[in-house]
Amino acid sequence: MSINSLIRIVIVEDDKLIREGFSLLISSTYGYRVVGSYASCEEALRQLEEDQPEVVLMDIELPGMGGIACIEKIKKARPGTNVIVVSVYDQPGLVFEALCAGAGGYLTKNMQPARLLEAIRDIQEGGAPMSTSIARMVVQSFQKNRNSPLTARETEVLEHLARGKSYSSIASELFIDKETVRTHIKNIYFKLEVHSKAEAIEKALRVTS
Amino acid sequence: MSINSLIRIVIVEDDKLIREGFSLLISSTYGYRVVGSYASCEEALRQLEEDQPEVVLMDIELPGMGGIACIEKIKKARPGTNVIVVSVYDQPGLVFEALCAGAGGYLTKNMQPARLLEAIRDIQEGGAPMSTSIARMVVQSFQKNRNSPLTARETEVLEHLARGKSYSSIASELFIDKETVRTHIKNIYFKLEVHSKAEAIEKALRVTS
DNA sequence: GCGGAATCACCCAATTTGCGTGATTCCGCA
DNA sequence: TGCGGAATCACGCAAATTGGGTGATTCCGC
Repeated sequence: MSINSLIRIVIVEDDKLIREGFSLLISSTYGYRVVGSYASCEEALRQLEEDQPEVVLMDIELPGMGGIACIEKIKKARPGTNVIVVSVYDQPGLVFEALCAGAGGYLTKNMQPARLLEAIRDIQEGGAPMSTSIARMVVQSFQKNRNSPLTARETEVLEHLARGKSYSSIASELFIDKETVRTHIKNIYFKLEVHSKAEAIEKALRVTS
Repeated sequence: MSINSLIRIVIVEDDKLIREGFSLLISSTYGYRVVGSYASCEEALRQLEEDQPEVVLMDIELPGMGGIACIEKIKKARPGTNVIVVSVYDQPGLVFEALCAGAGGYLTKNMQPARLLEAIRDIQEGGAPMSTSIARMVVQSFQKNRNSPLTARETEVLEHLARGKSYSSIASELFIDKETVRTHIKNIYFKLEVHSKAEAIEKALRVTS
Protein backbone atom coordinates (compact mmCIF):
# COMPACT_ATOMS: atom_id res chain seq x y z
CA MET A 1 0.00 0.00 0.00
CA SER A 2 1.41 3.34 -0.89
CA ILE A 3 1.50 5.97 1.81
CA ASN A 4 -1.13 8.25 0.41
CA SER A 5 -3.61 5.59 -0.68
CA LEU A 6 -6.91 5.38 1.10
CA ILE A 7 -8.01 2.15 2.76
CA ARG A 8 -11.09 1.00 0.89
CA ILE A 9 -13.76 -0.24 3.26
CA VAL A 10 -17.07 -2.01 2.75
CA ILE A 11 -19.71 -2.26 5.45
CA VAL A 12 -22.24 -5.09 5.59
CA GLU A 13 -24.79 -4.47 8.31
CA ASP A 14 -28.55 -4.68 8.22
CA ASP A 15 -29.25 -2.10 10.90
CA LYS A 16 -29.43 1.19 9.06
CA LEU A 17 -28.54 3.28 12.08
CA ILE A 18 -25.40 1.33 12.88
CA ARG A 19 -24.43 1.13 9.22
CA GLU A 20 -24.63 4.86 8.77
CA GLY A 21 -22.96 5.48 12.09
CA PHE A 22 -19.96 3.37 11.10
CA SER A 23 -19.90 4.92 7.69
CA LEU A 24 -19.87 8.44 9.07
CA LEU A 25 -17.18 7.66 11.60
CA ILE A 26 -14.90 6.07 9.04
CA SER A 27 -15.47 8.50 6.22
CA SER A 28 -14.73 11.44 8.42
CA THR A 29 -11.32 10.03 9.26
CA TYR A 30 -8.37 10.81 7.09
CA GLY A 31 -7.00 7.79 5.24
CA TYR A 32 -10.17 5.75 5.27
CA ARG A 33 -12.82 5.57 2.61
CA VAL A 34 -16.14 3.73 2.65
CA VAL A 35 -16.62 2.42 -0.88
CA GLY A 36 -19.73 0.39 -0.19
CA SER A 37 -22.37 0.03 2.47
CA TYR A 38 -24.93 -2.77 2.27
CA ALA A 39 -27.75 -4.24 4.28
CA SER A 40 -27.29 -7.77 2.93
CA CYS A 41 -24.56 -10.18 1.93
CA GLU A 42 -26.08 -10.68 -1.48
CA GLU A 43 -25.78 -6.99 -2.35
CA ALA A 44 -22.27 -6.79 -0.99
CA LEU A 45 -21.13 -9.80 -3.00
CA ARG A 46 -22.68 -8.42 -6.18
CA GLN A 47 -20.68 -5.23 -5.80
CA LEU A 48 -17.52 -6.89 -4.51
CA GLU A 49 -15.48 -6.73 -7.71
CA GLU A 50 -16.45 -3.16 -8.32
CA ASP A 51 -15.84 -2.00 -4.76
CA GLN A 52 -12.46 -3.69 -4.44
CA PRO A 53 -12.40 -3.32 -0.67
CA GLU A 54 -9.30 -3.94 1.40
CA VAL A 55 -11.34 -4.36 4.55
CA VAL A 56 -14.91 -5.57 5.05
CA LEU A 57 -16.76 -4.87 8.28
CA MET A 58 -19.28 -7.63 8.56
CA ASP A 59 -22.27 -8.20 10.73
CA ILE A 60 -22.93 -11.88 11.35
CA GLU A 61 -26.63 -11.96 12.06
CA LEU A 62 -28.08 -11.01 8.72
CA PRO A 63 -31.29 -11.82 6.89
CA GLY A 64 -30.87 -14.05 3.87
CA MET A 65 -27.43 -15.48 3.53
CA GLY A 66 -25.71 -15.71 6.90
CA GLY A 67 -22.54 -13.77 7.56
CA ILE A 68 -20.41 -16.92 7.85
CA ALA A 69 -21.21 -18.05 4.32
CA CYS A 70 -20.61 -14.52 3.13
CA ILE A 71 -17.14 -14.43 4.64
CA GLU A 72 -16.29 -17.64 2.84
CA LYS A 73 -17.45 -16.25 -0.47
CA ILE A 74 -15.57 -13.02 -0.03
CA LYS A 75 -12.33 -14.79 0.87
CA LYS A 76 -12.78 -17.10 -2.08
CA ALA A 77 -13.40 -14.29 -4.54
CA ARG A 78 -10.77 -11.92 -3.14
CA PRO A 79 -8.44 -13.78 -0.77
CA GLY A 80 -6.50 -10.64 0.13
CA THR A 81 -9.54 -8.93 1.58
CA ASN A 82 -9.52 -8.63 5.35
CA VAL A 83 -12.82 -9.32 7.06
CA ILE A 84 -13.57 -8.00 10.52
CA VAL A 85 -16.68 -9.35 12.15
CA VAL A 86 -18.68 -6.87 14.18
CA SER A 87 -21.28 -8.78 16.12
CA VAL A 88 -23.47 -8.49 19.19
CA TYR A 89 -23.00 -12.20 19.76
CA ASP A 90 -20.02 -13.67 21.46
CA GLN A 91 -21.06 -17.31 21.43
CA PRO A 92 -18.04 -19.54 21.03
CA GLY A 93 -19.55 -21.47 18.16
CA LEU A 94 -20.15 -18.37 16.08
CA VAL A 95 -16.71 -16.99 16.79
CA PHE A 96 -14.91 -20.13 15.72
CA GLU A 97 -17.03 -20.53 12.65
CA ALA A 98 -16.27 -16.99 11.63
CA LEU A 99 -12.55 -17.37 12.16
CA CYS A 100 -12.49 -20.67 10.31
CA ALA A 101 -14.42 -19.09 7.48
CA GLY A 102 -11.65 -16.56 7.13
CA ALA A 103 -12.44 -13.65 9.38
CA GLY A 104 -9.29 -11.91 10.52
CA GLY A 105 -10.80 -10.07 13.46
CA TYR A 106 -13.82 -10.20 15.69
CA LEU A 107 -15.23 -7.27 17.60
CA THR A 108 -18.32 -7.04 19.75
CA LYS A 109 -20.64 -4.11 19.18
CA ASN A 110 -20.21 -2.72 22.65
CA MET A 111 -16.75 -1.44 21.77
CA GLN A 112 -15.62 2.14 21.73
CA PRO A 113 -16.19 3.58 18.24
CA ALA A 114 -12.54 4.59 18.03
CA ARG A 115 -11.64 0.92 18.41
CA LEU A 116 -13.11 0.37 14.98
CA LEU A 117 -10.56 2.60 13.27
CA GLU A 118 -7.79 1.05 15.31
CA ALA A 119 -9.00 -2.41 14.26
CA ILE A 120 -8.94 -1.51 10.59
CA ARG A 121 -5.40 -0.22 10.93
CA ASP A 122 -4.40 -3.31 12.91
CA ILE A 123 -5.68 -5.76 10.39
CA GLN A 124 -4.04 -3.93 7.52
CA GLU A 125 -0.75 -4.21 9.36
CA GLY A 126 -1.07 -7.94 9.76
CA GLY A 127 -2.64 -8.02 13.20
CA ALA A 128 -5.87 -9.59 14.33
CA PRO A 129 -8.10 -7.18 16.23
CA MET A 130 -10.31 -8.91 18.72
CA SER A 131 -12.36 -7.88 21.71
CA THR A 132 -10.58 -9.27 24.74
CA SER A 133 -13.58 -11.40 25.66
CA ILE A 134 -13.40 -12.98 22.22
CA ALA A 135 -9.67 -13.43 22.58
CA ARG A 136 -10.24 -15.28 25.80
CA MET A 137 -12.49 -17.76 24.04
CA VAL A 138 -9.93 -18.34 21.39
CA VAL A 139 -7.13 -18.72 23.89
CA GLN A 140 -9.15 -21.11 26.01
CA SER A 141 -9.63 -23.32 23.02
CA PHE A 142 -5.91 -23.99 23.19
CA GLN A 143 -5.75 -24.78 26.83
CA LYS A 144 -5.79 -28.39 27.61
CA ASN A 145 -8.08 -29.74 30.18
CA ARG A 146 -6.05 -28.99 33.26
CA ASN A 147 -8.37 -30.92 35.56
CA SER A 148 -8.23 -34.01 33.45
CA PRO A 149 -8.65 -37.31 35.21
CA LEU A 150 -5.96 -38.60 32.88
CA THR A 151 -2.30 -38.92 33.76
CA ALA A 152 0.36 -37.12 31.77
CA ARG A 153 1.22 -40.26 29.88
CA GLU A 154 -2.38 -41.02 29.11
CA THR A 155 -2.92 -37.51 27.82
CA GLU A 156 0.09 -37.93 25.61
CA VAL A 157 -1.29 -41.14 24.19
CA LEU A 158 -4.68 -39.54 23.66
CA GLU A 159 -3.10 -36.68 21.75
CA HIS A 160 -1.47 -39.09 19.38
CA LEU A 161 -4.73 -40.94 19.03
CA ALA A 162 -6.43 -37.68 18.11
CA ARG A 163 -3.93 -37.23 15.32
CA GLY A 164 -5.17 -40.39 13.71
CA LYS A 165 -2.22 -42.54 14.71
CA SER A 166 -2.61 -46.27 15.14
CA TYR A 167 -1.62 -48.08 18.30
CA SER A 168 1.53 -49.30 16.58
CA SER A 169 2.63 -45.84 15.49
CA ILE A 170 1.98 -44.39 18.89
CA ALA A 171 4.01 -47.16 20.44
CA SER A 172 7.02 -46.55 18.27
CA GLU A 173 6.81 -42.78 18.63
CA LEU A 174 6.71 -43.02 22.41
CA PHE A 175 9.32 -45.78 22.48
CA ILE A 176 7.04 -48.16 24.31
CA ASP A 177 5.41 -51.43 23.43
CA LYS A 178 2.15 -51.62 21.55
CA GLU A 179 0.70 -53.51 24.49
CA THR A 180 1.47 -50.62 26.78
CA VAL A 181 -0.34 -48.28 24.45
CA ARG A 182 -3.30 -50.61 24.55
CA THR A 183 -3.29 -50.57 28.32
CA HIS A 184 -3.14 -46.78 28.42
CA ILE A 185 -6.04 -46.57 26.02
CA LYS A 186 -8.07 -49.03 28.04
CA ASN A 187 -7.52 -46.83 31.08
CA ILE A 188 -8.39 -43.71 29.12
CA TYR A 189 -11.65 -45.24 27.95
CA PHE A 190 -12.45 -46.33 31.47
CA LYS A 191 -11.75 -42.92 32.99
CA LEU A 192 -13.59 -40.99 30.30
CA GLU A 193 -16.41 -43.52 30.28
CA VAL A 194 -16.21 -44.06 26.56
CA HIS A 195 -15.79 -47.08 24.36
CA SER A 196 -14.15 -45.88 21.19
CA LYS A 197 -11.53 -43.63 19.72
CA ALA A 198 -14.00 -41.13 18.36
CA GLU A 199 -15.81 -40.77 21.66
CA ALA A 200 -12.56 -40.30 23.53
CA ILE A 201 -11.36 -37.59 21.16
CA GLU A 202 -14.67 -35.82 21.27
CA LYS A 203 -14.76 -35.88 25.05
CA ALA A 204 -11.15 -34.76 25.32
CA LEU A 205 -11.77 -31.80 23.02
CA ARG A 206 -15.04 -30.89 24.61
CA VAL A 207 -13.86 -30.73 28.20
CA THR A 208 -11.51 -27.98 27.14
CA SER A 209 -14.15 -25.50 26.09
CA MET B 1 -12.42 -9.38 44.20
CA SER B 2 -13.58 -6.58 46.42
CA ILE B 3 -13.48 -3.09 45.01
CA ASN B 4 -10.73 -1.72 47.17
CA SER B 5 -8.43 -4.78 47.03
CA LEU B 6 -5.16 -4.46 45.24
CA ILE B 7 -4.32 -6.75 42.37
CA ARG B 8 -1.37 -8.85 43.52
CA ILE B 9 1.24 -9.19 40.81
CA VAL B 10 4.40 -11.28 40.45
CA ILE B 11 7.05 -10.57 37.85
CA VAL B 12 9.34 -13.28 36.49
CA GLU B 13 11.98 -11.77 34.24
CA ASP B 14 15.72 -12.32 34.17
CA ASP B 15 16.66 -8.90 32.81
CA LYS B 16 17.08 -6.71 35.85
CA LEU B 17 16.38 -3.50 34.00
CA ILE B 18 13.12 -4.68 32.51
CA ARG B 19 12.09 -6.30 35.76
CA GLU B 20 12.57 -3.14 37.74
CA GLY B 21 11.01 -1.06 35.02
CA PHE B 22 7.85 -3.12 35.07
CA SER B 23 7.86 -3.15 38.82
CA LEU B 24 8.14 0.60 39.06
CA LEU B 25 5.44 1.18 36.47
CA ILE B 26 3.00 -1.15 38.18
CA SER B 27 3.73 -0.18 41.76
CA SER B 28 3.25 3.46 41.01
CA THR B 29 -0.24 2.81 39.72
CA TYR B 30 -3.19 2.84 42.07
CA GLY B 31 -4.82 -0.55 42.50
CA TYR B 32 -1.83 -2.64 41.55
CA ARG B 33 0.76 -4.13 43.85
CA VAL B 34 3.92 -6.04 42.98
CA VAL B 35 4.23 -8.76 45.63
CA GLY B 36 7.18 -10.54 44.09
CA SER B 37 9.83 -9.96 41.48
CA TYR B 38 12.16 -12.79 40.45
CA ALA B 39 14.88 -13.52 37.94
CA SER B 40 14.10 -17.23 37.68
CA CYS B 41 11.16 -19.61 37.63
CA GLU B 42 12.58 -21.61 40.49
CA GLU B 43 12.56 -18.62 42.82
CA ALA B 44 9.11 -17.59 41.75
CA LEU B 45 7.70 -21.06 42.32
CA ARG B 46 9.29 -21.27 45.75
CA GLN B 47 7.56 -18.07 46.80
CA LEU B 48 4.31 -18.76 45.00
CA GLU B 49 2.23 -19.81 47.98
CA GLU B 50 3.47 -16.93 50.02
CA ASP B 51 3.03 -14.32 47.30
CA GLN B 52 -0.47 -15.44 46.36
CA PRO B 53 -0.42 -13.52 43.08
CA GLU B 54 -3.53 -12.95 41.01
CA VAL B 55 -1.48 -12.17 37.94
CA VAL B 56 1.99 -13.34 36.92
CA LEU B 57 3.94 -11.49 34.25
CA MET B 58 6.24 -14.06 32.79
CA ASP B 59 9.21 -13.92 30.52
CA ILE B 60 9.59 -17.04 28.39
CA GLU B 61 13.26 -17.11 27.65
CA LEU B 62 14.73 -17.78 31.07
CA PRO B 63 17.83 -19.52 32.32
CA GLY B 64 17.19 -22.78 34.15
CA MET B 65 13.62 -23.94 33.91
CA GLY B 66 11.94 -22.58 30.80
CA GLY B 67 8.95 -20.31 31.04
CA ILE B 68 6.59 -22.87 29.51
CA ALA B 69 7.24 -25.43 32.21
CA CYS B 70 6.91 -22.69 34.79
CA ILE B 71 3.48 -21.70 33.52
CA GLU B 72 2.35 -25.29 33.82
CA LYS B 73 3.55 -25.52 37.38
CA ILE B 74 1.94 -22.26 38.37
CA LYS B 75 -1.41 -23.23 36.87
CA LYS B 76 -1.20 -26.59 38.57
CA ALA B 77 -0.41 -25.12 41.97
CA ARG B 78 -2.81 -22.18 41.74
CA PRO B 79 -5.23 -22.66 38.85
CA GLY B 80 -6.88 -19.30 39.40
CA THR B 81 -3.70 -17.40 38.75
CA ASN B 82 -3.62 -15.55 35.45
CA VAL B 83 -0.37 -15.70 33.56
CA ILE B 84 0.55 -13.12 30.95
CA VAL B 85 3.57 -13.90 28.85
CA VAL B 86 5.80 -10.97 28.01
CA SER B 87 8.28 -12.08 25.40
CA VAL B 88 10.52 -10.71 22.70
CA TYR B 89 9.77 -13.79 20.64
CA ASP B 90 6.71 -14.15 18.53
CA GLN B 91 7.45 -17.54 17.02
CA PRO B 92 4.24 -19.47 16.49
CA GLY B 93 5.56 -22.55 18.26
CA LEU B 94 6.36 -20.68 21.43
CA VAL B 95 3.06 -18.86 21.43
CA PHE B 96 0.99 -21.99 21.11
CA GLU B 97 3.03 -23.82 23.69
CA ALA B 98 2.54 -20.97 26.13
CA LEU B 99 -1.20 -20.81 25.53
CA CYS B 100 -1.56 -24.56 25.83
CA ALA B 101 0.44 -24.48 29.04
CA GLY B 102 -2.14 -22.13 30.47
CA ALA B 103 -1.04 -18.59 29.63
CA GLY B 104 -4.04 -16.30 29.39
CA GLY B 105 -2.34 -13.53 27.48
CA TYR B 106 0.72 -12.95 25.34
CA LEU B 107 2.40 -9.61 24.81
CA THR B 108 5.54 -8.75 22.91
CA LYS B 109 8.07 -6.54 24.61
CA ASN B 110 7.81 -3.78 22.05
CA MET B 111 4.45 -2.72 23.45
CA GLN B 112 3.61 0.58 25.00
CA PRO B 113 4.23 0.38 28.76
CA ALA B 114 0.68 1.50 29.45
CA ARG B 115 -0.50 -1.59 27.58
CA LEU B 116 0.85 -3.65 30.44
CA LEU B 117 -1.54 -2.13 32.96
CA GLU B 118 -4.38 -2.46 30.52
CA ALA B 119 -3.48 -6.12 29.98
CA ILE B 120 -3.53 -6.85 33.70
CA ARG B 121 -6.94 -5.25 34.00
CA ASP B 122 -8.15 -7.13 30.91
CA ILE B 123 -7.14 -10.51 32.15
CA GLN B 124 -8.66 -9.93 35.56
CA GLU B 125 -11.93 -9.13 33.83
CA GLY B 126 -11.90 -12.38 31.89
CA GLY B 127 -10.29 -11.12 28.73
CA ALA B 128 -7.18 -12.33 26.96
CA PRO B 129 -4.74 -9.53 26.23
CA MET B 130 -2.62 -10.21 23.18
CA SER B 131 -0.47 -8.20 20.87
CA THR B 132 -2.32 -8.06 17.58
CA SER B 133 0.51 -9.83 15.80
CA ILE B 134 0.16 -12.69 18.24
CA ALA B 135 -3.58 -12.65 17.80
CA ARG B 136 -3.09 -13.01 14.09
CA MET B 137 -1.09 -16.18 14.59
CA VAL B 138 -3.74 -17.60 16.80
CA VAL B 139 -6.50 -16.67 14.41
CA GLN B 140 -4.67 -18.10 11.45
CA SER B 141 -4.43 -21.41 13.22
CA PHE B 142 -8.19 -21.63 12.83
CA GLN B 143 -8.36 -20.81 9.20
CA LYS B 144 -8.72 -23.75 6.99
CA ASN B 145 -6.67 -24.25 3.96
CA ARG B 146 -8.59 -22.10 1.54
CA ASN B 147 -6.59 -23.26 -1.46
CA SER B 148 -7.15 -26.89 -0.74
CA PRO B 149 -7.07 -29.25 -3.69
CA LEU B 150 -9.96 -31.03 -2.00
CA THR B 151 -13.59 -30.54 -2.87
CA ALA B 152 -16.07 -29.36 -0.25
CA ARG B 153 -17.35 -32.86 0.27
CA GLU B 154 -13.89 -34.30 0.58
CA THR B 155 -12.97 -31.67 3.14
CA GLU B 156 -16.06 -32.56 5.07
CA VAL B 157 -15.12 -36.22 5.07
CA LEU B 158 -11.58 -35.39 6.12
CA GLU B 159 -12.85 -33.34 9.03
CA HIS B 160 -14.83 -36.27 10.30
CA LEU B 161 -11.82 -38.49 9.83
CA ALA B 162 -9.77 -36.09 11.91
CA ARG B 163 -12.27 -36.48 14.71
CA GLY B 164 -11.47 -40.14 14.91
CA LYS B 165 -14.65 -41.32 13.22
CA SER B 166 -14.73 -44.60 11.38
CA TYR B 167 -15.82 -44.90 7.77
CA SER B 168 -19.17 -46.25 8.94
CA SER B 169 -19.84 -43.40 11.33
CA ILE B 170 -18.91 -40.84 8.74
CA ALA B 171 -21.21 -42.51 6.27
CA SER B 172 -24.20 -42.43 8.59
CA GLU B 173 -23.52 -38.88 9.73
CA LEU B 174 -23.34 -37.64 6.15
CA PHE B 175 -26.26 -39.80 5.06
CA ILE B 176 -24.22 -41.54 2.40
CA ASP B 177 -23.01 -45.07 1.90
CA LYS B 178 -19.85 -46.38 3.47
CA GLU B 179 -18.56 -47.11 -0.01
CA THR B 180 -18.93 -43.49 -0.96
CA VAL B 181 -16.92 -42.48 2.07
CA ARG B 182 -14.23 -44.91 0.98
CA THR B 183 -14.17 -43.41 -2.47
CA HIS B 184 -13.85 -39.91 -1.07
CA ILE B 185 -11.01 -41.01 1.15
CA LYS B 186 -9.24 -42.71 -1.71
CA ASN B 187 -9.45 -39.45 -3.64
CA ILE B 188 -8.26 -37.48 -0.64
CA TYR B 189 -5.24 -39.76 -0.26
CA PHE B 190 -4.48 -39.44 -3.95
CA LYS B 191 -4.73 -35.66 -3.96
CA LEU B 192 -2.73 -35.20 -0.78
CA GLU B 193 -0.26 -37.87 -1.83
CA VAL B 194 -0.62 -39.80 1.39
CA HIS B 195 -1.46 -43.38 2.22
CA SER B 196 -3.01 -43.34 5.64
CA LYS B 197 -5.39 -41.57 7.94
CA ALA B 198 -2.65 -40.13 10.13
CA GLU B 199 -0.73 -38.70 7.20
CA ALA B 200 -3.85 -37.12 5.76
CA ILE B 201 -4.77 -35.48 9.04
CA GLU B 202 -1.27 -34.22 9.55
CA LYS B 203 -1.09 -32.79 6.06
CA ALA B 204 -4.52 -31.21 6.35
CA LEU B 205 -3.60 -29.51 9.59
CA ARG B 206 -0.20 -28.47 8.44
CA VAL B 207 -1.24 -26.75 5.24
CA THR B 208 -3.23 -24.38 7.40
CA SER B 209 -0.31 -22.88 9.24
C1' DG C 1 -21.24 -33.28 -24.60
C1' DC C 2 -17.01 -33.41 -21.85
C1' DG C 3 -15.16 -33.53 -17.30
C1' DG C 4 -15.41 -33.02 -12.50
C1' DA C 5 -18.01 -34.11 -8.44
C1' DA C 6 -20.62 -37.19 -5.88
C1' DT C 7 -22.63 -41.38 -5.43
C1' DC C 8 -22.49 -46.65 -4.94
C1' DA C 9 -20.51 -51.73 -5.57
C1' DC C 10 -17.58 -55.83 -4.83
C1' DC C 11 -13.13 -58.24 -3.93
C1' DC C 12 -9.21 -59.10 -0.85
C1' DA C 13 -5.68 -59.27 2.70
C1' DA C 14 -3.59 -57.13 6.49
C1' DT C 15 -4.08 -54.42 10.30
C1' DT C 16 -6.49 -52.42 13.93
C1' DT C 17 -9.43 -52.27 17.66
C1' DG C 18 -11.84 -53.32 21.91
C1' DC C 19 -12.15 -56.37 25.77
C1' DG C 20 -10.68 -59.65 29.31
C1' DT C 21 -7.33 -61.05 32.45
C1' DG C 22 -3.29 -61.08 33.95
C1' DA C 23 1.93 -59.40 35.65
C1' DT C 24 6.04 -56.39 37.00
C1' DT C 25 8.54 -52.33 38.35
C1' DC C 26 8.99 -47.88 40.39
C1' DC C 27 7.86 -44.08 43.19
C1' DG C 28 5.66 -41.18 46.55
C1' DC C 29 3.26 -40.76 50.65
C1' DA C 30 1.40 -42.04 54.99
C1' DT D 1 7.32 -50.23 55.61
C1' DG D 2 3.62 -51.06 53.00
C1' DC D 3 -0.21 -49.30 50.02
C1' DG D 4 -1.71 -47.47 45.79
C1' DG D 5 -1.13 -45.11 41.54
C1' DA D 6 1.46 -44.89 37.35
C1' DA D 7 3.77 -47.03 33.75
C1' DT D 8 5.29 -50.90 31.65
C1' DC D 9 4.53 -55.48 29.11
C1' DA D 10 1.88 -60.15 27.69
C1' DC D 11 -1.52 -63.31 25.45
C1' DG D 12 -5.89 -64.62 23.37
C1' DC D 13 -9.88 -63.63 20.60
C1' DA D 14 -13.50 -61.92 17.57
C1' DA D 15 -15.16 -58.17 15.11
C1' DA D 16 -14.35 -54.16 12.71
C1' DT D 17 -11.56 -51.16 10.12
C1' DT D 18 -8.51 -49.96 6.61
C1' DG D 19 -6.10 -49.46 2.17
C1' DG D 20 -5.94 -50.83 -2.51
C1' DG D 21 -7.89 -52.28 -6.92
C1' DT D 22 -11.38 -51.80 -10.55
C1' DG D 23 -15.34 -50.77 -11.82
C1' DA D 24 -20.28 -47.94 -12.56
C1' DT D 25 -24.01 -44.17 -12.49
C1' DT D 26 -25.97 -39.64 -12.02
C1' DC D 27 -25.86 -34.72 -12.12
C1' DC D 28 -24.27 -30.25 -13.13
C1' DG D 29 -21.77 -26.54 -15.27
C1' DC D 30 -19.21 -24.73 -19.02
